Amino acid sequence: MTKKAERTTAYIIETVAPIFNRHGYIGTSMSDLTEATGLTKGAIYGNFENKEALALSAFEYNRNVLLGTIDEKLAVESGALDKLYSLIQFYKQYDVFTLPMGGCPILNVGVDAQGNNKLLAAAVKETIKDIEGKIALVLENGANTREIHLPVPPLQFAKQLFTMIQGAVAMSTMTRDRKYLINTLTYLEHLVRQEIKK
Amino acid sequence: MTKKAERTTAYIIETVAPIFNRHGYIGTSMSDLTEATGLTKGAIYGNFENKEALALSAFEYNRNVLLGTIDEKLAVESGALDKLYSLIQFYKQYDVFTLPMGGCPILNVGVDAQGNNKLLAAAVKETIKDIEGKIALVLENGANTREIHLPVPPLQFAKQLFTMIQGAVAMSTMTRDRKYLINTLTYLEHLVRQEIKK
DNA sequence: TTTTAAAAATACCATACAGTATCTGTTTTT
DNA sequence: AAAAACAGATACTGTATGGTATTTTTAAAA
Repeated sequence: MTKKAERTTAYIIETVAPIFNRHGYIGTSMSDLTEATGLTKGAIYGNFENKEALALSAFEYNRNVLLGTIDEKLAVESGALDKLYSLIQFYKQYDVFTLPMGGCPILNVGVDAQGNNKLLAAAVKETIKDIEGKIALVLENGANTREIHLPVPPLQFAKQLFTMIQGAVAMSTMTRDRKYLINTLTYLEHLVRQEIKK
Repeated sequence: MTKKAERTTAYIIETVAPIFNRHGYIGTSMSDLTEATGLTKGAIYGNFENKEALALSAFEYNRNVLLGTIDEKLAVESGALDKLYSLIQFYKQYDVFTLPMGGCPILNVGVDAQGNNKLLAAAVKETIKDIEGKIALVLENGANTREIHLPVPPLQFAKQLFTMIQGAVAMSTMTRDRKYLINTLTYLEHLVRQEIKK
């Protein structure tokens, strides 16, 4: 059985992650966290060095959930095009996916941390690179097997695609209107088909 | 000549706007503002009811600068296509345009306020509607004069376009890499030409 | 079951926070 | 130039902040 402290650490991270994601680093107070966890500051500070370390762990937790799911979507059998469609399909419902984590961790932390926390900002930057890399890999494999044809290098295409996806995420977040997700990703479906097909 | 108080009010807003935009509503403290303005709290609270009212005025100031510039770009002579190109050209340099105001006010305030301030969040939502409306109007006029041909209703096309633009803004903000702006808007240029041309 | 080690609660620290009542200095108006 | 009105500075309020030293409780090892 796992040690008590390990379970507490995990419990704190899981409980705290959506709060940090919703209200930002400065917008989240330690008393918000003691209230949500039912633990005292002593318990939290026994498991994390300080607020910043906790916020970083919280972001990493959300990021891992996201990256894991993206891996899943890109791991579907069959070719590169189907993998992309699978990803696009996932992002059409991205709002319901991110609801329990308090919104898109990339957008929320990426924008919030920009002006307030270098560490978190760097972690987001890294995560973006990761996702772009995952998409680029699919594209590269598809190009190598001659399944698809790319008008630009794989990484550049991946960046363009992810930029548009993230635009839909941003707009639907700010307006609280999921139509931005649905319309944009439906359009991306047809765009990908058109741009990429041999 | 304008009254002293009016000039002070304007001075406070101008000075404070980029700070709120950079650090967010909660991330900005009143002492940040007294320090930046060289004024005391007495002076600031004499001109604004409270922190929230000041933050709202600050956002409205940035928003007006942005909307004014967009109007300018869309007011160029000649047809709808040229107006769109003018707007796209503007967004290619959006990072230097927004530098003095501390980043994109729509993205920054839109994301920050989502979890922290209903008033600001609503103001951003309204601003997005405004911009989409301005773009849609250009498209509609271009369609009426048969200069361009739209595959979808004007407002929908405007929303799609602005979503992609805002995606580039978000990505370049989070990664601090202006290539996202340049590449995406260059791509949008060719996309608009292709999708819209008769 | 007792001992020991670790986890969590308590009570506290100094500082920073938004906001305000009051006083002083400066503009306007007469 | 004097009076009235107003803008701004000062000094303060109570509360909330992140963080910590110490005690109490709980879980693991003997």
